[in-house]
Amino acid sequence: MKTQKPPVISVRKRPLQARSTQLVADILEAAVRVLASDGARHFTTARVAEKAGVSVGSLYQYFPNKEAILFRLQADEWQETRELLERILADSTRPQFERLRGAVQAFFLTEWQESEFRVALDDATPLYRDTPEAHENWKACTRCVLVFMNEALPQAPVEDRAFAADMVMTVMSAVGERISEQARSESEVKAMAVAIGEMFCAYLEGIKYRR
Amino acid sequence: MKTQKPPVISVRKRPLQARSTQLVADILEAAVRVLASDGARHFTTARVAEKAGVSVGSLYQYFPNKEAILFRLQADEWQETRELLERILADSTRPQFERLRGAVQAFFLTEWQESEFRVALDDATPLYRDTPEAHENWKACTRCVLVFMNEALPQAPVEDRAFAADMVMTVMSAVGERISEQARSESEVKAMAVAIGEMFCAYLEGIKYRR
Amino acid sequence: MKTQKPPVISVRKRPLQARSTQLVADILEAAVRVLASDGARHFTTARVAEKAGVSVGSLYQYFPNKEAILFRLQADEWQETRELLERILADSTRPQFERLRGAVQAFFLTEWQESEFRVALDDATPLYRDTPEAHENWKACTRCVLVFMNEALPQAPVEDRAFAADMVMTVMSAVGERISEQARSESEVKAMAVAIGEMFCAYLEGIKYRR
Amino acid sequence: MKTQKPPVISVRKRPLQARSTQLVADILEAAVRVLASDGARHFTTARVAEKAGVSVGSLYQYFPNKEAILFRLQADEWQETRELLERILADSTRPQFERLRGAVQAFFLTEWQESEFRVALDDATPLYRDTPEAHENWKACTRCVLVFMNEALPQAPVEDRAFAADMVMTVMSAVGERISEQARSESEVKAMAVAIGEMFCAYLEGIKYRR
DNA sequence: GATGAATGAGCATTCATTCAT
DNA sequence: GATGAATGAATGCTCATTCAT
Repeated sequence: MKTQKPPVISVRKRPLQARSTQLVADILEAAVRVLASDGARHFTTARVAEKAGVSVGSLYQYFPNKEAILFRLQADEWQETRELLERILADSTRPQFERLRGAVQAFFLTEWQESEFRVALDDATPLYRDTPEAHENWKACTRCVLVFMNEALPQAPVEDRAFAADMVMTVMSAVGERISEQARSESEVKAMAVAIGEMFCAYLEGIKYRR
Repeated sequence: MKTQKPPVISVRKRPLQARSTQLVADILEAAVRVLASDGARHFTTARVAEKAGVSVGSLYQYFPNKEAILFRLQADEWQETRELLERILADSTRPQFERLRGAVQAFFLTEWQESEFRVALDDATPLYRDTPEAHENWKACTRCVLVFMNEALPQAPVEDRAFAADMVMTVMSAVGERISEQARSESEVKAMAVAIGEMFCAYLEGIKYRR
Repeated sequence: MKTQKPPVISVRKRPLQARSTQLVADILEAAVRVLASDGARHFTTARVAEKAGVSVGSLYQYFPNKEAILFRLQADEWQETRELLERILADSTRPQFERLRGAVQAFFLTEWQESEFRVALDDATPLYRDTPEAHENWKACTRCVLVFMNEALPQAPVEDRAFAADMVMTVMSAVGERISEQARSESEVKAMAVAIGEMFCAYLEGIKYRR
Repeated sequence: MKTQKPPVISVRKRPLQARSTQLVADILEAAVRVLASDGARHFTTARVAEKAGVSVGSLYQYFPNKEAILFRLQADEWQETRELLERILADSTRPQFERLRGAVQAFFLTEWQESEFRVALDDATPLYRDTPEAHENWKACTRCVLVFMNEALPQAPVEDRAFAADMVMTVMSAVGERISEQARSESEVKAMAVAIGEMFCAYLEGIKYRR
């Protein structure tokens, strides 16, 4: 909202793929901009509509309420996160643990790049927390990690793998969020990613042969 | 993402040490109650004043604005966290790594016990983030951990120790926050604490003799 | 003030006589349903159009504005009331006063049966009151009653007959409306009808031979 | 709202007796004016506040919501009606039936005098209908009439007296409301009152000795 | 110092109506 | 003719903060 460091973010070019209408795309785009520039506190439907060059009425034609916009934004984030995790964790051309380290790195980096927006979105969490869809999104990501665990720790008990997936997701997303809140330098973020990647690997190594 | 709810937040008996006046103490006490029971969204000066048995006017005599109350609450939390870390990490009667594991456990447990209040306080973050005092508090905690690192990793390069302290604080507080948001069961929280404690130790072991 | 609720409003099968187009009929039908189920407050052109399976645009092709729909509904009510009164009051096979009593009974009963819809329509009165057509409809009903008075009180002064007709219509419709608002039981409504019928007859008896 | 005839009403000097604060009085006063001049449709808290020379905030300090203002106005009306009925119906210096006739006359007259305001208030009924207090008010008035019935029809069965009281109140208030809706002349209103008074008396005469 | 009444900008949401396609 | 997307004024209500008493 103030201070905070803002390196890459800009207009968040995010694909906005085949959105049914340009209007929805415009609204989401505007929402991102409002969030990043005005902060969660001043994220109002009026501002979004105005920045989108749309009337409030139109906005409400596509989103049942303010929260829905935020949730959609968040859902898109999770979607991207899931894709990122999938892409990296399932890449069988790389050694398993390297993939995990890479995933953490990549995740932290995107968090850091979009920090302004991410922070604002996190600030808005109270507005959409605990929706069933939110749980779904979280679980989808966790499932991704679980698939990786199944491959990486084939001999570990199934509960251990589930726990590891949950723990990795929790730590990664919590720290990622924290990192976008603090105005850190890129190298700091990288170092943090490396450290956390190492910790994950050490942890997995430890349970690899547990039974 | 969720499992159970912690047992009630018990009005947070916190000592409220030698506050300059009883009035301030009452206000903070009331603020905690309002936050825990009504949530960040309904945290209004009027409610706090009423619950404290004070007039709004008086409230504004001691706090320049609403944010100030929240910040003070947050500062108290950091203060307690610092004390907790100090108490545990400096306890020379226990092996070093066990202390670290214990600190994580203890920290997560208090987060979990007070989750209602902590979540609400976190939700209010946008209202007081980035004050210089907040930075101060964070640094004080980190210093604590750094003292521990100096003792535990006497041979490691000074930057490694600093980084380790920062990383531990970041991960611990970020995950602690996340845990209170997710309404997990006590045993889940414990398991998470154990895992993270182990990861920290593994990490420190890894840099212990680095030069 | 209340007792029971009438049994459901049965979608008001009303003939919808030779309406110029089926479309208008559909709209009115839908309007009745919306009014009965959603109440005057939620009676919106959008809902009516949707329930009618028509676009808003089409709706506006046939009705200049929302009030027009309501007025048309109201006009239909008056039309039915007029028919009912005519049918009963002009039925020369029954004794005159019995006809009057019967008319009150029948009128109250239909009010009561359709109370959900009638109440909503009354609630919407502010939206269409005082149109000249409304006056016309009222007068048509009163004329009906006047015809009856002319037959029943042939010797009474013409002004007395006019006044009696006006009074009977006023009391009957006012009390009928009130009854549908109060959600009374069928037997209460019947008793009220009997009493009011008796009062009318007593009154007419009193002016029968006045000059 | 438009048309309608506006004879006496004006600013409704209504006592506004020992209202705890002038502010509440001002708001109610303004509410009456807004209602009479703008109609129920345009009765908004903003307008009332403005006309009262008060901020919306203050208005909401004294009334929890818009409906509460209307309800208060209505309650005052009922209160006055009750007083009027009590005053007249319990006046043992006059013959019983004359009292009843007088009550109807007086009631209709006040309705007629305040018709602009009464109509608007009735239009607002949907906003406060069916509150328990509203029932209370109705019952208080009915009790008044019942007391009269007990005195006037000591030999009639108790249920007959109860029914008579209910019927009289229903008819009187329903017709009174209708009368204020229609823009009638004073003499018409008077004639209507006379006729209805006569009908009531005839009815009571009829059940006086029933058993 | 203490009080709490007063302020009024700010916000989410609805809905009658229009008009380009 | 039919459609339904777009409009934007209007509304009820909240709440941080001030200031006269």
